[in-house]
Amino acid sequence: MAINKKQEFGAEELMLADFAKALGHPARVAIMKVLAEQKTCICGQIVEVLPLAQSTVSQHLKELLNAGLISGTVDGVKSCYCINWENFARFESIFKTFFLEAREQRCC
Amino acid sequence: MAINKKQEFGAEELMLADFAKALGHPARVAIMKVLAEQKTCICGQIVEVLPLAQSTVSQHLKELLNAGLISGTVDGVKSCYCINWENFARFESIFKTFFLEAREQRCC
DNA sequence: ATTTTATATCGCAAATATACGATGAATATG
DNA sequence: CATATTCATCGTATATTTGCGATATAAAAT
Repeated sequence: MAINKKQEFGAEELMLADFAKALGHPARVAIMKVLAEQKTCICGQIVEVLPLAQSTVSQHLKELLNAGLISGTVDGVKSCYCINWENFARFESIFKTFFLEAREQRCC
Repeated sequence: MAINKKQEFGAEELMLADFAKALGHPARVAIMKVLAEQKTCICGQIVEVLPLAQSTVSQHLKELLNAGLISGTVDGVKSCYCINWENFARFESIFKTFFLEAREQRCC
């Protein structure tokens, strides 16, 4: 884009958009799904269930991390990612208060 | 991307990702907000409240339309956009069944 | 019939995202 | 110590998104 206008929007718009954007790729949705289903924190075996190279999965994990959707710790040779349910719930709450006000109105 | 691997993911992953991606820009979140707050179907006055050119807003509207988040009718010189609450609810439901299964588990 | 108004689309430039292989860093294992 | 394992990061190619001005379209107003 010639000029990036993203900073001219409100903080809530930006937060919601960042959250949504982080989930805006099937690989990242799939990663979240794997993390949600896993009882223990599986580490990098995510790579094995995705049709992507290890470096690509690592990039997607970084994006989810930046967006606050997951948290991770690097324990030496193995790293450990989990869904950050606190942030997840925060985003859900913003989402709801943002949209679920006038839901029944409809004209076309 | 050298090779687009998006089609190697499941249908649910793709649906959720498309929905999230459509909301993954503050301009589109702002448009949805305006539409949600409006009692009657305001038409293109969205342009006036956004810090973007008319053609850019038109493009964002098209993307929301393609994603099924809004519906629109062109009545001659004015067009009319509304949130498609049916699809909105469908996406919310998929979202919930996708993630809210194992929410209490946490290891890092 | 011409002009105005509202919106969509085209074409372009710049920015971002996606994907991979290669490489690096750090621990574990022989 | 040498090697293997696990993961992150870099560099790079390509694809997609973003944004605008210009232009098209189509009804409404003059």
